[in-house]
Amino acid sequence: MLDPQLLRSEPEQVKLAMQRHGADLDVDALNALETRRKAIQVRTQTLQNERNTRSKSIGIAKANGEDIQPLLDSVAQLGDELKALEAELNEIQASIHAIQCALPNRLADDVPTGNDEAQNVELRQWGQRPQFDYAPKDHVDLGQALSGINFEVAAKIAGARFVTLSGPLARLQRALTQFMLDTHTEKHDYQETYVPYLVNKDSLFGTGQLPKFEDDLFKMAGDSPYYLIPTAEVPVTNLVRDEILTSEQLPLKFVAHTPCFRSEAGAYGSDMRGMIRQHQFEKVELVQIVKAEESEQAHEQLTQHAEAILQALKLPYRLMLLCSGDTGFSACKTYDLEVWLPGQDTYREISSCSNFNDFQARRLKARWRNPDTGKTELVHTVNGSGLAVGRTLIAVMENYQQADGSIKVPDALKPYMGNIDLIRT
RNA sequence: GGAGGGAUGGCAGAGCGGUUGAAUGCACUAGUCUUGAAAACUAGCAUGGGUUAACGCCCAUCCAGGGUUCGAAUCCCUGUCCCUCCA
Repeated sequence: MLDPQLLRSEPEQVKLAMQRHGADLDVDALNALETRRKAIQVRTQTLQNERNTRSKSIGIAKANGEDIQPLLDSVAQLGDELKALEAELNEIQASIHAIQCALPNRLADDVPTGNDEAQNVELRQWGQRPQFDYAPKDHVDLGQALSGINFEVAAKIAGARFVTLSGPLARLQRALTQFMLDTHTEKHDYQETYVPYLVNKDSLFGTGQLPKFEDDLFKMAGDSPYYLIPTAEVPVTNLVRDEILTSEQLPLKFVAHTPCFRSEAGAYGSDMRGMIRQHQFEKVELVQIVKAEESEQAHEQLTQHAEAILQALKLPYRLMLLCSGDTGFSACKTYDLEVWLPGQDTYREISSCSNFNDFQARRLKARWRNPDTGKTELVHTVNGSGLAVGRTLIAVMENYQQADGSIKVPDALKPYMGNIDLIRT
């Protein structure tokens, strides 16, 4: 959510910022609502004040044993007008709130303008792409030959966009998860965190998935609406919802491994082959809660923490700065890490690292107290995948494949794989 | 499955219809004292919003949402969460 003060004082400027992020702001409609809000709020509060004052004097009169009937009569008709005004004020504020909630974050100045991923900017490449003297296989062919990946049985059990893993490939996914968690906790100073995989509406509102993106989520049936988390970002960032942190607590750095569940509505037909786009996948997520002036640096640092995993696994990748049209709703700036997939002969996203500045914090009411001023300030939130485990599994399989269909185990993973060198039939 | 108890400021914990945004203690901040520190003493210390050039004034908030009342932390209803006892 944007700063309401800014929305009031500089609506035209906000409108321009919104256009850059693919949204429109009806300034006239907002101003009209604001004018009404102001008038009604002032009137309502005046009446409330009157009621409070008179009620107080009734109390005093009663305590003194005076006749309170004349006083009671004088307040009689106040209630009805007040009730009507309060109802109207609620309605207007709800309308304004709805507009505010639908507006995306303002983009950072250095985010390039563009429509879609084609305009994303490559900042750097890392690593040597493996050379093959045969046409490299993709993870589907490799995995099926090793009897370790099965989409058919997953479709029987659940449906499309699910997978089962078995044997050494299932272990490889676990090894990757452990390796990532160990690296981030031991080398990058993140606190390992376990969180619920089902969350309530408030949490999803806080991080920005609701109300706008409900279609992307799996919702539970029943009276209390639980949703499956689309990313650990939701439960982990919500650890600080409604909290006032101390200066010493910051920065908070959390790492969590969770499954992620996405409906992939609107993705019909794309990436139907393989494990690229699944309803359920594993992810290790990094979240930092920082002071405002530290978020840019934290964003760079967190991205490097994600890169460190790719580098340790010797997986070639490139770093992309997302353009305005491809940057998510809540983010002010996003880096994508794209890993090289020989089987697809292309780079694919394996991590998305975003700075949200105070956008999520305002929704979350996540603040810290500045001891210099005694005042509360909104925190900034930064997060990123470190990494998407399922896609890392794919990348390892395709980059480490051998001509005979076996897969070499990256050195960094050997301790987690019982020190075997090779996955073979 | 059954029967109770509870949710109050950063924390603990009073209040159970009326000058209560809320006693008290702890924590925190400043001052006095001290060579310095500690202790002791004194003072300050919730959040969000409206309005104002500013000082300030006002409104809302005692789990959430409804209701009763001139007036609700306090009474009633619904929900959520926690705890204890029995099975």
